[in-house]
Amino acid sequence: MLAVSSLPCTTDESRQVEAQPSCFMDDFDFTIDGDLLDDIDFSDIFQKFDDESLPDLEVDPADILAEFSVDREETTLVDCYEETILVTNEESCNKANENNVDLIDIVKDDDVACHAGDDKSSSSSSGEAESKQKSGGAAKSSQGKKKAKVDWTPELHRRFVQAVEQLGVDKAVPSRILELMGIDSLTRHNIASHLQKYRSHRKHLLAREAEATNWSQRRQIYAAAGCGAKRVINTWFPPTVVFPPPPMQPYRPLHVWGHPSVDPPMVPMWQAPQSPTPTWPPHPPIPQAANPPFWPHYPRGQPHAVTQGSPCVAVPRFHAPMVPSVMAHPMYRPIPPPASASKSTSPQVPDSAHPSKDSIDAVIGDVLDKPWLPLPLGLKAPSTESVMVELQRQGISKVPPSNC
DNA sequence: GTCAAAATAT
DNA sequence: TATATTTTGA
Repeated sequence: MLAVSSLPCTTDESRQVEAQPSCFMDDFDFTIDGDLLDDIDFSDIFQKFDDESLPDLEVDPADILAEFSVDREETTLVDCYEETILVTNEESCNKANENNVDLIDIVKDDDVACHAGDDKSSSSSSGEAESKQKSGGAAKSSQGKKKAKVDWTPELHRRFVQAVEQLGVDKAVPSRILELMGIDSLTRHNIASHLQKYRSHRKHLLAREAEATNWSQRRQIYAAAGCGAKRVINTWFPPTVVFPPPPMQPYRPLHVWGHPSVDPPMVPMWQAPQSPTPTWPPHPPIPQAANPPFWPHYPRGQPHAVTQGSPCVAVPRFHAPMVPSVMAHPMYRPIPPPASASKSTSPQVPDSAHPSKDSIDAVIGDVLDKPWLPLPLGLKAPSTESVMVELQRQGISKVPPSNC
């Protein structure tokens, strides 16, 4: 059962129409049993942004390169530590440099970093790493320590993606990727591992894209239905019958493998993503907004108008399963017989009482105005045509309520 | 080559 | 402690 908060009943005439429908809460049955709750597609809750606000999901190599082009030419062995090279010993450091791999971070357990000129030495070079592994030492060094960990820097990952794309995602195999990347210090296992993760993320991403596309299509259906509608903003009060909002968590743009730049600050989901597109890897801890707004239409820090105490209660949104209830609502009255048929006996009903396309569009327009609400129910909204047909079939007219 | 558990890092 | 990333071994 969903909680329903009360709604202030304004006396402002200009808002009377807005508030009136909300005074008929009792006419609606909001009982929601477990089954219905089970039907709720909560994933929709997190897709309350439209496609315009979705981040660009494509990897743009130019962006990636731009991000790492700065000062790269100036990078030398000497400053390899400060830039991206963190190797376990001088030899590795040199090896990396020979391979033009000022991209790879190889960090040993003890986090001993290589500085050019350091006297630190080690028993193995990164180039020998793989052969050592094959020779039974497996992942461990002669001292029994684990193999140096490869830190997949953005540039390294860029090369990886480049190789994968060159081969084709489906045909890319570790050995071939390794060849194309041309980085001796990486092992086939390193590549395989990264490839595994890459594919996993990619799969996840594609699934989310599909969801986003699905949502976008549903929005378009809405838009098509409400096309040409004369928008009557706030014809109805925003509902207070809402699902518990997700944790106050700002929208985090999709993490997309292949994007090297850092994560942008958290942005509210109704804002366009910042440029450049959010990316991976690597990503620093995500700063949590102190008190990010969730409902865009209600300014943060101010009481949510529709949740304040009042004798009136809010009406839910107008969506498909609501149609029967809406039809039963007293605000709808049967359309009287045509004047020609009942001219002499029936009381005249003003034309405005008849269902007009505008009135119905206004309802749908309202849906469009607050797209984040109806779909979490996992319900489908009626098309303008279907509403029209249904209203006309039932001979129902929309009439403003008489009181509040 | 792929997958999943383990180990490790954040 | 939880989650993400990487290593490891089947």
